[in-house]
Amino acid sequence: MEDVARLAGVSSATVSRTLRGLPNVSDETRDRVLQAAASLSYVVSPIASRLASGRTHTVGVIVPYAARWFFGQIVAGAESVLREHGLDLLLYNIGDVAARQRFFGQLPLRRRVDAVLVVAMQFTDPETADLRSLGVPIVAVGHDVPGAGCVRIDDVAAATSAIQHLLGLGHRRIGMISTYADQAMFLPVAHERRRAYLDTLTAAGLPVCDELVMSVPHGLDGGEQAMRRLLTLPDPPTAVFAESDELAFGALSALRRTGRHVSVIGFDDHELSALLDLTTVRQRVFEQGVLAAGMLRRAMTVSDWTPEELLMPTTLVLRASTWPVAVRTASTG
Amino acid sequence: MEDVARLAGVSSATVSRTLRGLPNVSDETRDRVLQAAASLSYVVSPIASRLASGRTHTVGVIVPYAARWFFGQIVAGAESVLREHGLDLLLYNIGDVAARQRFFGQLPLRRRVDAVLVVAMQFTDPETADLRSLGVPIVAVGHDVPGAGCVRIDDVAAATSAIQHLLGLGHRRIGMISTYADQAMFLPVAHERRRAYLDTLTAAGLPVCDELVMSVPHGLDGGEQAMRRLLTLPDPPTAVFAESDELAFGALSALRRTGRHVSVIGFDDHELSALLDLTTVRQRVFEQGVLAAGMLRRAMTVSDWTPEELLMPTTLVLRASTWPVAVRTASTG
DNA sequence: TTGTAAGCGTTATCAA
DNA sequence: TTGATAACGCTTACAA
Repeated sequence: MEDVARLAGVSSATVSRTLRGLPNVSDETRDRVLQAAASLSYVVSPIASRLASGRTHTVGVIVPYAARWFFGQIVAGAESVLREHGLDLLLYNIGDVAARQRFFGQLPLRRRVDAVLVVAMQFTDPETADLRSLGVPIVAVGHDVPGAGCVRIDDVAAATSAIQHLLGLGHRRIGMISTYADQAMFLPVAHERRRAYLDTLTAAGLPVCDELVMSVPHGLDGGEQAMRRLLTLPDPPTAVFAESDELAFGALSALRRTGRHVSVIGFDDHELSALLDLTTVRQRVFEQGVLAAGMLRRAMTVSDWTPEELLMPTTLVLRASTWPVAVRTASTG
Repeated sequence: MEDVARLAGVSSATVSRTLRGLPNVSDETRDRVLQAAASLSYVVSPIASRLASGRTHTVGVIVPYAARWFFGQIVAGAESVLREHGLDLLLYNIGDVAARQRFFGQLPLRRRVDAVLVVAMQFTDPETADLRSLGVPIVAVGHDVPGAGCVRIDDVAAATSAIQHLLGLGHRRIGMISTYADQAMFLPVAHERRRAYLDTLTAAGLPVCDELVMSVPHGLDGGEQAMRRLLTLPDPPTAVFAESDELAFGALSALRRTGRHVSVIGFDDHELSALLDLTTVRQRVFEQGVLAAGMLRRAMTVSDWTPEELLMPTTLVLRASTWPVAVRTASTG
């Protein structure tokens, strides 16, 4: 920067002002500086600039399972807008217990980010306090975090619509495939969707049968396992609600391999759901990442930002994996 | 840091030495410092430390399509090992032309990373020169970049084995679904696999028919489109090799919806391929991310590092989407 | 083993 | 509009 200043015949302060586009620089000086910088192919050191200004221009993004479709979409969506505004995105993948403990043990985000994005994770009170102690705005995707902004869908309403779809088709014995609620890594979304399942059945005057609710690890294998177990029941369900499309895929797989027929509805509208003809509840995931990043930007620039709440719509997408209860019952019974 | 030094009754230099685990600190002093730091819940400012030391402790990762399964796996794999060693990962998603131009126009990586990871992208000579000008080690995943380290599979051999599998089943009219070779964003992998397809057919004494090679955008829709077009040919193929499993999924979808029967083999062994019974060539993607990150670490620590080359094995995974040519020909013809 | 002090490359305050 | 100059919070010779 000294060199540029010398070449342009100004002080380094003026170079700094010019390069940051501050208003109080004369046009003539500006040109000279820009030319000098270009001819030396000079770029400011982001690190020095961060140290001096105290702003990191970085957002920390915390996800439980970076390799899963849902989180990939969120991160890609957020990255696109952050990058556009010259902000860095620092990814923390803390799904397994060890990583999570390390994360909260040393809190590597300290003095390192201007804002935090939390994706579909529920924290204990001490963990939340740790996060708060960073002193930067927080935005959550997929669920509420006290004191944080939030971009999400109405999980209860969405899951309810799924169950009501099944009820509308005449199903009375409805199972659910849910993820295992490891207490150290409790995904809030799982809780909400299961609650909607239970409440909606109860509201419809149906009994809640514990044996119809499967708790399995997330993913295809989990879904397959769950459906296989459901099929061994003396009185198996005629329809099943899966917490996510990936679980539903596994369920479909089990059905195909056993030749049985059970209606299945998923949740997300994964890119492969159309291919598998899976009825599901669609949410726009990439877009939630985009919106969350926008909110973060506001939080970082507006001085008196207060947490915003954005509710995204969901849609029931009807495909061939669900049908009226009578149909298959008649043909297979 | 001053505060910690005062509290521990030492100089800030000693605090620095202690906190970085340098050897030349007496045990007693070390304890005092650590205790002081803990009681003040002090952590070093990574930014200041980077400025002073000149090392960024950051790796830039450049991918074309962050939201795709393959790249998600690579990034997750790399993240896991980088994080473990306290290195930051800065993601650059430059798949669309605008993002790519912006990236090479301003080269935001300058003065910002200690190493670069490039995933399955081919660059023009000027672009390669830009990357080199960063003056940091480069590692590529999925293909060679001159002067860079490399973790990849043997695409030609793997694709050849796929074609040979089809030939072994008696297929003589074999199509290929390949991605559109946009010259601004040429994926090297596409080229290699197409070449293997052509060479293997030729070596088997078969004619190469241009109408059997489809170039489509990547993804389900592309695959579906391609297969539909192949099916409209006067003499359609009896088997098809898809450049990736996602393209193959689309092809399977087209077949299912049209009720036609064509053997399909994919490439990658995507997590959903088993579900769809897709015969494919398996490669371990997450692991390649892990290995590449390890190579990067070596490149950053060893002073006289020279580019390494790691070749990962692939496996032909036989499932139900491919069958001897006679079977369906007889039943449908 | 420990302390002193000079950087690292910016930004920001204050005068001019 | 511009220029000195003091932070920013560390690391690292060099000296002790």
